[in-house]
Amino acid sequence: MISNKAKYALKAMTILARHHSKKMQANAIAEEGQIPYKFLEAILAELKNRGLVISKRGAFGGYVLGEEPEEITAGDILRVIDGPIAPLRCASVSGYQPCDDCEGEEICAIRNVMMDARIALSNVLDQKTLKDMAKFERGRKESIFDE
Amino acid sequence: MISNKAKYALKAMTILARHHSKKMQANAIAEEGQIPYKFLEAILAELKNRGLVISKRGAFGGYVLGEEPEEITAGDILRVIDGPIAPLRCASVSGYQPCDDCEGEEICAIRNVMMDARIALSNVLDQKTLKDMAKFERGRKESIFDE
DNA sequence: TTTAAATCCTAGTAATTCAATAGGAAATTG
DNA sequence: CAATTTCCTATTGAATTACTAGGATTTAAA
Ligand code: FES
Ligand code: FES
Repeated sequence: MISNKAKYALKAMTILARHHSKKMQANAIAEEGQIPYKFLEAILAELKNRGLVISKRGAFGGYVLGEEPEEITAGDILRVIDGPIAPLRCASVSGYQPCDDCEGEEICAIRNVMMDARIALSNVLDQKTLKDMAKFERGRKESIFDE
Repeated sequence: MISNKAKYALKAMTILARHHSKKMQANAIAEEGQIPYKFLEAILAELKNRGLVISKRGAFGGYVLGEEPEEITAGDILRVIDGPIAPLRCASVSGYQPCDDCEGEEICAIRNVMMDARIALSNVLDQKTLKDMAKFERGRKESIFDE
């Protein structure tokens, strides 16, 4: 289970991807994504610190993607907000940490399963780019503005 | 990320699977798996309620697997302890719940990604049985008792 | 029939994480 | 300067996590 925060982050990023060229304000993102404004601000701050978005302050400021939509994956975003995607730290690449209750992790059956799980999971999450996700939701864009 | 509790549950179940025929006491499981005794008791209670283990009370009591090791999967155990394995409830089969902040989930890009993630994940977790896991750790059994 | 050894049951607790909110400082544009 | 918008600090309430305590209940052996 990912956190609400991570879900909002994914949502915000796909919204930014849909509005690709244009800079958007937190305000507008919050409304379009049904995300609590202040919470979104905190999320955008984290994404900014990791370079996934670029911000401009002051009047007529806003946010733009930090990289091309085809270069940012769901995995990138999830790792920034929720940390490692592996089900266990001992099976993680980005957040590896040994299990102190398992001696001999090379031979640990649980770790073995979780390594497979991590691989399967990251094969999906590191393949799906914002471009893919923005495309998926196209055709819905109108219905948002219709009502 | 799965909880420590879930990890302990997986550990306890693989230990039971290794000792297949024989009944084991919580005591012995706790020691072999380096699991806090009282915590393990609570875990075994949950597993028992779902039929994954069978218990016998009183002196010389203990626990046995509730089904054959090839019939119990890592996914079964994880669902009992940590709930649904899908990254989002809206992408879950066992624990489905709609997202109230996304209208039109058929067309939601985030849900789409998480459905793929859930499928990839459950393909691994629902395939790995306790038999597989016990086999993986065989050959290590001796080294535990050697030192 | 007592007693020792187990599981079972109810509760509680300390620490952490989650999901936000509040309030104002700093920057930018017109 | 004034309005707008991001940025920063900090706090809060609720939930979850990771356990622990203590005793009731059951069973089998002495
Ligand atoms: S080494 Fe991490 S679960 Fe065993
Ligand atoms: S429907 Fe669940 S994330 Fe959009």
